[in-house]
Amino acid sequence: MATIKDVARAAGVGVGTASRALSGNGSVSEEAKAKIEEAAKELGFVPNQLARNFKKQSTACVAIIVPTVCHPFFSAMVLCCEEELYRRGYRLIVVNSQNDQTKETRMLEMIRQQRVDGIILITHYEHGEIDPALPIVSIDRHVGAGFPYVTSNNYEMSRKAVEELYARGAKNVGGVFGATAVESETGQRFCAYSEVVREHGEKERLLVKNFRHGEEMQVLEEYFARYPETDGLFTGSDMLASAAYHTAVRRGVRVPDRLQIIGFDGVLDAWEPYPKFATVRQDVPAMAKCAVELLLARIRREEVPARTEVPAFLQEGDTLRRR
Amino acid sequence: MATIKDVARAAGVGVGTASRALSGNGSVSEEAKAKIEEAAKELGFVPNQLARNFKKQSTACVAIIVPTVCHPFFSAMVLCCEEELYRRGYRLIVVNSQNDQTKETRMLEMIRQQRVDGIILITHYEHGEIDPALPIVSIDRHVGAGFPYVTSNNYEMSRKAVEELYARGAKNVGGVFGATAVESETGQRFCAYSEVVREHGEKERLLVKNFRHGEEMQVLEEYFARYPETDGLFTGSDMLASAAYHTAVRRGVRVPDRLQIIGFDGVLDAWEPYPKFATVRQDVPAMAKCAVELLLARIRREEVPARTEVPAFLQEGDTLRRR
DNA sequence: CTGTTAGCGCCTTCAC
DNA sequence: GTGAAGGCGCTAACAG
Repeated sequence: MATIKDVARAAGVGVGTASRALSGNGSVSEEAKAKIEEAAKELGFVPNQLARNFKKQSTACVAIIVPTVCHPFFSAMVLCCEEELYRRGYRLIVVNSQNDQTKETRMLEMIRQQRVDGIILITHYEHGEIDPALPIVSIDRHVGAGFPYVTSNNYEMSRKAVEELYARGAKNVGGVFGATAVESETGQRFCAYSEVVREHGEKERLLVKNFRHGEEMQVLEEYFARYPETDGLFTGSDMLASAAYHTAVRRGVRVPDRLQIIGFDGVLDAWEPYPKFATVRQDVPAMAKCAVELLLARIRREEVPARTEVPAFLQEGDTLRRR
Repeated sequence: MATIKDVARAAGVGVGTASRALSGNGSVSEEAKAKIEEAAKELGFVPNQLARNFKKQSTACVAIIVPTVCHPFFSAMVLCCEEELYRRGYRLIVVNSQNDQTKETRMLEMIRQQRVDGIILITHYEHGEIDPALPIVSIDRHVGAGFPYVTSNNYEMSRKAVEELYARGAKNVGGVFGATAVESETGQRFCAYSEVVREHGEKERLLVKNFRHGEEMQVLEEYFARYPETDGLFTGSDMLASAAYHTAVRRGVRVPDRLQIIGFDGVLDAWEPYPKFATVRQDVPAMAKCAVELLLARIRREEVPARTEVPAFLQEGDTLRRR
């Protein structure tokens, strides 16, 4: 494997000149540059990135920690983050933490070991004190004071979703949501639900449960066992909405005639969009872009806003009746 | 940031001893070891992984290239590969190639730049000559001579699936499959379909189409427009099976009464398993384990078998009639 | 078992 | 604009 020394020797110049020519830092005469590039091509020279990383003390790698990449929302986020990072010369390391809680903590070590330049964190777990100087941004979660995060206008859109159910004639409106151990903006979703129900003077039908991805059907069986009269349901995710739909079908409840559903996330389109779910659609590409930009700014040690809100919007679908 | 020199000085030993004690290579007296560990803790010493990578010329990172991580099969594969690699001290870099064909080629460069130690390739694209010495393994695809790959017993199980449809009373059996530009073991699926149909002396109803993930519904609309009489359908993926189910429902065709479906992959369980699809279930965790082991063996420059087959099995579900 | 030393490949001064 | 030299932090080879 040819090194820059070999190139320099072959081109009859010093290593410094070769380095400047090849990396583009500093100026080199056209003549020398041509000779060097010629020699480099000749020798099949490929700059050793490991040496560069070492020298620069940077890997141009960022890690994203998700509960599991096998999930519509998380996989969409991973896809978008990867594309945003790739565009900026960074690579993305994926870490699935759902099956191994110790992993998250061990991955935080990765920053200190310089194996990644920063971390995008989408976690369920509680962490002890994390050094707020570390380049970490999170999505929807409050990891701790000093860590910037990106989120949607959860509260506002959740209110709108519940109001929409009432406006379309639902009387017995319920809500099903996931709970997280860590303080999360997603909690706004059921807060908004409760408030709107109270404002309407109606009975609250609420299930907030800490479940693992994949257990959505059980959660909805539990919900419907408790509140079978539900004719309007707002769920904290599309997976829950889908589970609600299938549970309803199984129970012989017609959607949307006898049950209307609005989900959250709006990421199922890429999968099998049937039925087309009404949902609060988050702008995953925009959220990913924000998260990446914030993180790279943090890596450059710039100040960034603590909270960035990306607007979501209500997307109609076949699980709502005509107005 | 403390270096190993600082630790050595603080512990009153030489750097070599400190290095051996901290990395565990070579033997050190208990006494010295204790002092060194003490000093390291005291100084908050964290070994600089970048320096290690540089020295060892290895990153302990592997890349996986998939069309998109937003897909049940690929995300399952990414999850399993990540877990297998993590267990062995490796990290996984994810690259989505569907939206940028040049990416794959540029990622192959990553190996030469030493930014990753090896690559797991699940591609649709054709590549020129790739140096067969590079540590690359692929899944289902023939990247080129000399590259080992992992696959299921596609042919055998596809035959079984089609036979099953006939055995359960289907008369007009069709098949819908994705096509890839590159030679792929998945092609066995429709070869098997054709053969079994021919052996039964029946008419072939076959659609093999090169589509992007997300376009499954259109593909099935096209299929049913052409072969509306179908009462048994074997599809090359669960996404296609799901699209078939929904297309049938939309057309008022009852499943499984008037149409039976068997899919392929068996990865929807983690998503929303409704209806429970009959499918040829691939053993994704085992395939991932094989791929990782093969790749790490290649990285160690060991000889590995060119082809590794992991058995799949037929999983019954609600899209088949009782026997 | 231990301390010293010589690089790994690149970049960045620093004189020229 | 250029070449020589030093050093990033660590490991491995060597001599003690």
